[in-house]
Formats: sequence, structure tokens, C-alpha cells
Amino acid sequence: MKNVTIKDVAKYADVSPSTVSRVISNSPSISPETQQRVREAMKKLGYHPNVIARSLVKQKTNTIGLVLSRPTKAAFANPFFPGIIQGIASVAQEEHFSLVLAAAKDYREEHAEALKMLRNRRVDGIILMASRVNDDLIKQLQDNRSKFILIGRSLEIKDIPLVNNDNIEAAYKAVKYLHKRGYEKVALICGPEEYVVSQDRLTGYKKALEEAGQGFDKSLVMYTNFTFEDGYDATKKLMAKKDFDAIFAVDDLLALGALRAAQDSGLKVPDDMGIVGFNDDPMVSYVKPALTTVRIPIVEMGEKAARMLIRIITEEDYNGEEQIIPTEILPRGSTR
Amino acid sequence: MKNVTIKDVAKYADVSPSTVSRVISNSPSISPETQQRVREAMKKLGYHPNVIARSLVKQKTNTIGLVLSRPTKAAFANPFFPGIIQGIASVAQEEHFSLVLAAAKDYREEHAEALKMLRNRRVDGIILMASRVNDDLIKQLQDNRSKFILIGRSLEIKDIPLVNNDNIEAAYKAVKYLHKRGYEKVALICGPEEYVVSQDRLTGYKKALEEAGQGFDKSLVMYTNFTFEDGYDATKKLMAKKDFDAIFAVDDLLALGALRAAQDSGLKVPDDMGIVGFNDDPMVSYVKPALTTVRIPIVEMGEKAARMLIRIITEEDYNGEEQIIPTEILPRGSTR
DNA sequence: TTGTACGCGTTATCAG
DNA sequence: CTGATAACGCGTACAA
Repeated sequence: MKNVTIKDVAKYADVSPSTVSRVISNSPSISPETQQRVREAMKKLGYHPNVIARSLVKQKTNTIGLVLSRPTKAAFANPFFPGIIQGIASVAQEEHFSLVLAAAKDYREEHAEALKMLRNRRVDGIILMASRVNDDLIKQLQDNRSKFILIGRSLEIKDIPLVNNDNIEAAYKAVKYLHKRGYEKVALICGPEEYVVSQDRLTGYKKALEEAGQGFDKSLVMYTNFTFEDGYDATKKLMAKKDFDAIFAVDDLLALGALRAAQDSGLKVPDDMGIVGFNDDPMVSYVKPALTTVRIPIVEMGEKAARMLIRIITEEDYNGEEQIIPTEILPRGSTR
Repeated sequence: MKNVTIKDVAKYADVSPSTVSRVISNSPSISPETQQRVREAMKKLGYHPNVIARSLVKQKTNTIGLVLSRPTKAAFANPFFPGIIQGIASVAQEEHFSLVLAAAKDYREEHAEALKMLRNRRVDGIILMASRVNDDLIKQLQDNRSKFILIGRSLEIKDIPLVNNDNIEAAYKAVKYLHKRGYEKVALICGPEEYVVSQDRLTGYKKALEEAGQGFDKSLVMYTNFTFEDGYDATKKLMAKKDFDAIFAVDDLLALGALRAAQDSGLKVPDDMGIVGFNDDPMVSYVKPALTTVRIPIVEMGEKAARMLIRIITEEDYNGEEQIIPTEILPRGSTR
């Protein structure tokens, strides 16, 4: 079955191809009768516009790109990834954009894939998950005048379009919440030290301590990866050398590890030890005790990012902005 | 900055555009010197091929599509979705294909989006997550001679390319495993009755009972959705009217609900009640007791599906096949 | 080994 | 209101 093109429709409706094109684009200057005839011909022949050809002449693909690297996934942990995609995909569909996804094994590859999509003109713009400081890429994108937006934030470069949850505020609120619930000494199980998110959360943690009139005690902070075991070990190590009565872990899996370590040491949660996690993984409300955690509106972040990128692409004079998404503490059984 | 095209390179290297094109496609009949000159020109001018233009002339996009509808996601539950995408995306990249993702709110929309991608020639083929019987779509795709592959299986239509985990076998093995561990009466918390996966799992369950010389007792089966609460309620209801000492739940969240219900009723898991879940959500090895569960190699399924679709697209005389992926039981603390 | 000419399916410009 | 015509960037017969 041959592809039916605009020409076939034109022939069938006895008009010129341009007229058919006009009908497709709802051009006003077209007589109702021919309009009618053309539409019938399209239906009759089963015509569907070829978006590739259209892209070629319009120099627009109506497509946005998203690169996912495995480290990114690890960094943002479980629930982040599907939520972001869902948010982006639904907005894309709403705005009649396509979404192309590229996988990358590491940051070098992520970098390369992002540039490739743009340079090959496969996409009009891209969304970057900036879990780590990848400022080279950002600079290159800026130099090329490429359209892009960050989810997360760059450490050094300012004034670029991004949507981020406020990690400083989130950590601040979590620690503050623990204080309010009567816990006095809060330990922090942070992510990898080099991550922007880790640094931000540390900042928030410090701020809360300061406000409570407490000095910052470096030995109450552990840098780890995001596994259960990391959380367990970190907690054990902390308990070996320090006294404290609460833990803020920057990931739910870490928090679960901390919970287990505390319990294994004979501590009662939440009475002897309060624990707050991060991300609100669907599972953690069903463990015992249910985990108090910080929820970030992930889907919404994806939506905002997509919406903003599409505005950047379509509106000549809009260059994006910084959108900070507030987080929320969900009190559950792991804090009193 | 204007787009640098093949013509610019040609002019710079003082050859014809077709020569440049030949260099790009590594045509053998090209002298080393001009080859060299052209490559330098490309580098010098920063040339990158325009995939859109290439697609138009080749009538191939080198792109595969994936439609996700929200019900699909719910049906396949948590870990399925990101794993499948990861598998597909990594193979796509490996094979130099792009992946475009479309979101859909319901099955009607999923249907529409799938056809749209194909008809607009945005993609060369699509991957369908067939959690429910959507045979119309499949028939239409067949009629259009579209390239596609299913993840999961169609209930009625046979001989279509698909990759599936063997749900019959998986359920059979789970129940068999419980029997071997000394449990005698196994209840089944199934998914929604109309899902193909639910039906398959029921079949496997029955098969295991039969082999154990037990009759099938309809009142030991509950049809539910996939939430924690569903699992909890189903278990409570079952316990109200029947005696049994083990539960096979077709989703980890369901199993967690069952676990809680059993514990709330004063039963000891795994001694008084054995529980087996499904999916191996990363979280469930960290609850207490850790959940015995059936693992399906999700990423691998995505990879196989992508690889097969790409073969279908690229190899003239290959039309796909059925690939059944074996599952695996992970014994943990919720069974003795 | 290389160049010329045409076509892929559309849209945009300019006449009429 | 409509129709030629020329792009968009590339691949490929056909010639040379």
C-alpha cells in the first residue's frame, strides 16, 4: 500500500497540492466548497500528513528530547524517574509535541546524546536532569543557542531556565520538623558529597541547626550512596561514635536502612529515634513503622519543565526562568 | 548561525554534494584524498547530518515508538514501567534508533496515539504494552502491515510478535514452591479479573493445585486492584470465611497488604502464614519479614522487545516470533 | 571515481 | 480564492 500524499489528494479532489496544504493548515482563504471536496478526498484516500516532510520545510520538529543516564537515575532514586517522564509526556501530548528519549550509560554519553539530538535536528529542545554538575554541557548549549531546560540546578551557572525542588528548604523543614517533635540532636545521612542536591540539603540542615542555636557538628553527617546498606552502615557508624536521637536521610531507601539499624540496636522508633526520609516512595507508607518522609511533586516538576521548554521553543521572546517547587513533609509513624 | 548543510561542505571541499553524501555513507568508491578533504571540511564547518531530511528520502525514521497509558502503568505496577523503558532505550541507542514516547490517558487514546505515530510516519514501528485485551488495535496494525511488537500477550490473536513473561508458569512455580515449603492451602490474590495476566496466573495456580491433588476452591481466590489496601482487605475477607496457611499475591504491594493483615490478625509470618509476592520491587527485600517474591527480568524484556522490533523493521523477511521469558522465585523471610 | 539531476512530501512565495 | 514554482537537506540513478 503506497503512502497517500498531498498530491494524491489534490488529484482526487481536482485541485492543486497547495490548496490541499491550505486546507490542512486551516487557511482562511479557501472556499467552503473546495474545502469540503478536499476533506472528503482526504478521508476517502486515508490521507495523513507526513510529519517528517513538514519538519523539513518548517525547520521545526515539534519534538523535545530527554536524556537519561544511569547515574542520573541512581542519583534521583526510584520514584523520580517514572514520575518525571509521566509529567513530561502528558504535557507534550497536550501541546502536540513528541518526546524522544535517549539512554546513556554515563555522563560523557549523556552529554554526547544531548548534543546529537540537537545537532541532528531531531528535536527542537531538550530537558536535562542535572543531578551532577555538568557545566560544560550547559555552556555548550548556551553557545549553540540551543533551547533547553534543567530539572535540578547547576551549581555555578546562574540565570538558566530550570525547575527544581528546593532542597535547601526541604532539608531545613525536615530538621525543623524533627526539632518541633522534640528531637534534639539530628544526624544527617547525605547523598554523595559531589552532588548539588547533597550540598543543598546540607545547607538546609545547617541552617536549621543554626536557627535552633546548635553548632554544626561535622561528625553527625555521613556521605553515602543511595542503597539500604549505605543507610544501615552509616547509622551504625554514627551510633558508634555519637549520641543523637533523630536521623534525616536524603532518600527513602537510606532511611529504611537507618530504621533497621536503629531497631537492630534495640532502639524504639519513633520513641528513642526519629527518622525522616526523602522522596515518598509509594512503598514506604506501608512499612512498620510507616516512614515520615519529604514528598517532592515529581510529576508536577516534569510537567512544568515540559511546559516551560515548549514555551521557550515556540515563543520568540521568552527565554525561561527559574521555577522552584515547594516540598511537603508527610508525618507518619517513624517520628513521634 | 545558519545550519551547515551538505552543500556548504561540498563547496568548501570543492566537490559535489553527492560526493559528500558518499563520504557520509562510507561509500567505497571514493578516493582517499577527496575523502580526506571532505572529512576535514565537515569538521571545519561543524557539519552534522540532518536526520529529518535523511528520513524523508529514505522513507525510514530509524525510530521506534512506545505508548504508555496510565491504566497500563497501573496494571503493570511500579517497577515494570521504568525497567521496560530502560531496556528499550538502551537497545535503541545501541542500534542507533531513536525512541519516541507517547502518553495516553486511557485505552482509546493509547490506540489513537499508536496509530498516529505510525501513520504520520514519525516511527518505523511501535512497542505495545498489552496489559488488557486490545485486539482491535492489533487487527488494525496487521491490516496496515505496520511493524509492531507486544509486551505481554493478546488473549485471542495468535502468531504475533511478542515478548512475555510466562505468567502461567510463574504462578505455578510460586504455588508449587509454597507447597514444597510445607504450606498446604494456598489462597490467591489475583489482579482484576479481565486482565490477561490475571487469567494466566489463575491458570498456573489451578495447575499447581491439580498437581498437588487438591481441588480448585473458588472461594480462595480474590480479584482486586493493585493497592496495599486491596491486599489488606482481600486477606481479611478470605480469613473471615476460610482456612488457609499461605497467600500468593500477584503484586508486591498486594502482598504487603496481605502481610499486614495477617500480622494484624495475630498470625506469625512465615510460621503461621506464608506469603509470596510478585515483581520484586526493590523495596520489598527491606521490609520485615522480607518478602518472598517472583522476579521478572523486566529490563531484559524491554531489551528483547526492542531488539526484535528493530529486526522486524530492518530485516525484510523476518516477521518476529514469540519470546517467553522465564521468571524466578526469590525466597526470603515471608516464607519458611 | 565523481558530477548532474531528480525526487522524498510539505510549505511558502508570488502571480493570477 | 487558487495554482505554479521553489525551496527544506539529503540520497541515488544515471552519465561522464
